[in-house]
Amino acid sequence: MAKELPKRFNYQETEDEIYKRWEESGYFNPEKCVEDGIVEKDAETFTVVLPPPNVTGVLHLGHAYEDSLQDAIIRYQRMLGKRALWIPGTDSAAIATQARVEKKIRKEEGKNRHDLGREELVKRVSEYAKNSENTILKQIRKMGASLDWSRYAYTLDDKRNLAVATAFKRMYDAGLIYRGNRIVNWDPKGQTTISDDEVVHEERKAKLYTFKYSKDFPIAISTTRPETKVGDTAVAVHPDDKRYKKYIGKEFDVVFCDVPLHIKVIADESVEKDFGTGALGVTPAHSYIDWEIADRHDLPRPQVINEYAKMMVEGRLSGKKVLAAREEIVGWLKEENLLESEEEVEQNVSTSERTGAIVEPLPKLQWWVDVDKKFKIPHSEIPGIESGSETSLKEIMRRSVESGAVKMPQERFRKIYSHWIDNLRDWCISRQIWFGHRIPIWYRDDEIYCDVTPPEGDGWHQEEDVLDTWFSSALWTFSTLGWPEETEDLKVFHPTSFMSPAYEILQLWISRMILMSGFHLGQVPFKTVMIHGLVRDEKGRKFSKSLGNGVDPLEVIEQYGADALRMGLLVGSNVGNDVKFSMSQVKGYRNFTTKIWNVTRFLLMNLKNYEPSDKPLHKEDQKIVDEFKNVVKDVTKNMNKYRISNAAEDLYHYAWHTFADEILENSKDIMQGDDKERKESRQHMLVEIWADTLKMLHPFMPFVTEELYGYLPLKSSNKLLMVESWPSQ
RNA sequence: GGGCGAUUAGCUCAGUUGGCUAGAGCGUCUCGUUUACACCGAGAAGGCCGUAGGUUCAAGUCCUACAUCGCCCACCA
Repeated sequence: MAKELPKRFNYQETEDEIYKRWEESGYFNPEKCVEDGIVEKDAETFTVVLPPPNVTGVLHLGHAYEDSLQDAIIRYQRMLGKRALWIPGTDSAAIATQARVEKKIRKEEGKNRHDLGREELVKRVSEYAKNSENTILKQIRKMGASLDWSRYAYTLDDKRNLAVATAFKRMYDAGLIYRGNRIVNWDPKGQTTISDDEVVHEERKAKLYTFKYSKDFPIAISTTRPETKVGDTAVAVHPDDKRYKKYIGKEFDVVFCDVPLHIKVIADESVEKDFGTGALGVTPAHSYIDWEIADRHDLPRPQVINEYAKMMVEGRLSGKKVLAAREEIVGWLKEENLLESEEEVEQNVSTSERTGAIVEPLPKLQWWVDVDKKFKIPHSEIPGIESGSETSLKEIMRRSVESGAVKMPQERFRKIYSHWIDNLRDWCISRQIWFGHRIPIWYRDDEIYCDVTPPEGDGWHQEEDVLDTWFSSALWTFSTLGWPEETEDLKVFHPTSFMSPAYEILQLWISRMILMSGFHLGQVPFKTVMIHGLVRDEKGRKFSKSLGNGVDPLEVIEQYGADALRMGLLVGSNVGNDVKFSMSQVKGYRNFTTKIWNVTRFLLMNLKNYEPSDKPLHKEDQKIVDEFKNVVKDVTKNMNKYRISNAAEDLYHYAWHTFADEILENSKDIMQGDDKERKESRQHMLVEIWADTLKMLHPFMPFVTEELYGYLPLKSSNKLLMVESWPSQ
């Protein structure tokens, strides 16, 4: 018996209530689905982990897009009858979160982190994180995301802490984590090391100065950073360079701007004869390349710039900031008549992604992950890497993708990935902040101890540094499933099925998940990676505060409903390309929401005396069903290939312009006619097709379809649409 | 410096292994208040598929150059 539908879908009032219904059903958890007989006990699994948003974050369109995309896929897979699991979680985002709280404390209390001390600061940051955690979680629910909240994980909760410490220890024991004094990217503003991937290059104009250290030094060198030259210990030339051959091996004592230097002339293949004077002043402590040259020639490596980007030398440069020192030196060079030329050049300056500060290369004692070191892998499911064979982390990263164990259907991202692997260097994992996973290393005199728990006995002190936030993120596919315990979840749901990150974090995150999963489990972390693009505004610009073009997804939901927002984000561009977001599109899909609402309303009005039956259809109706099966086929095919946009568009077109505009219109006569049998067949056909259409629309527009589905007079069940079966082809 | 992508209707984009008389949504225009829907319906206009070559029976689709825009990687000091 058909119920009367309200005139319009009131999404503001209904969406939250529908979400609650889903959540209370327990069907976001595949185990509950099995328990209730909705899914077979040994059905195939389909697992996705949510890229964890920062706890302190607020939902933005990027999240909204990611949530829509993954939810569409997970809902589809659930309807296919798989044990579909989507795991929610949040990330502590060490540097970002601490920086935010420090700023707040500075502003409100005028204190810095040292005034508070480690314990107090960590407490305050944790509290702050805890408070804002709920905001983002509520907002994710607003999108309709069908996440299994019973498995919620946070990078700093107990289980994840254990996972991180265990991962560190096992890699340390395997010799893949080491402590080493090397050049790092130092952020003088954030007072911490940052990884290569957190450095952004900015093109700026700079001056290239060419000069000699002193009057009696025979060779001129060029540099854009004269202030580092007080740290020079050598001048390198190409071994074949005729101009300088006679000086190779000679050593000179000079006084450069009050600083005595001992310079050795060396020959090194890495020097370009044609650049500048063909001679390179070697500053081992403040240049990555020079550090490597120093390795080859066993040069001393005096540090002349400190953590605050100030000079560490005596004399007129003493205590000066880098830029001031540069001016001072240039002035001195001019006075002494040593400056041969000054040239404007375009130069890439390394800056910190987080703080914007100019990165200072400094030698520091840091913790590293060795990506090249060979180790014996006890168990491996990665094609091309045998259990018990010798391999390296880099090899794991390469083989996982090249073998197709991790599928990256988008060729261009595969290229970017392998190119990146080729150039990969050791990964610096220590950070000089306080909020995060503290490195599980303890020191006592000359002893070093590594374990998940502190050592027995007195006199030990723990390493001060915390781990790069990506270290814990890299464990995410299996730490969320209970690793290092050998849980049932881990056996059943890992490797995960699908991951859809933004292309921005391909290197930062995807490759490192592959690394960690490969090392600790001998598995790939996921079987398919679909990289997605960025959400941009109508003009193709990034959303940013300074442009004032921000769009708050929650306001869009308030105005047009979550279903319309999801469609607006998913339709119109293929996964992998940037999404241009436009309100008029969202508005269009809100109209579509109303359309399918009214289609259902009209149907119900014409089903007054309808009873579901098994009678064969009139042949004209059967023909319409057959045509519909083609749509099912197309949509299913597109879904399977992750062509979400095409699938949604096909459905949009069918529902509106075929079903509503043609089929329904043409049914009016039959409905009002006297041929009872004809009418029954028509009603039957309409209900069946419309039910299936709602099913297929459900992954895209879960709220309105769920609501409408409950009104349809169907023969079989009245369970939630969310767990109905995908239409058969 | 190296690599990658984009370029199709006014706008945003589809076009899957070459078969296209090139599509959709939005926008525009004309007509229509038929009891599902004006958050609607019927219809229309609008494209040398960036440029130039090439391969092919056939090219928006493959190849080669070029142009414009965009992205990524890279410490030529």
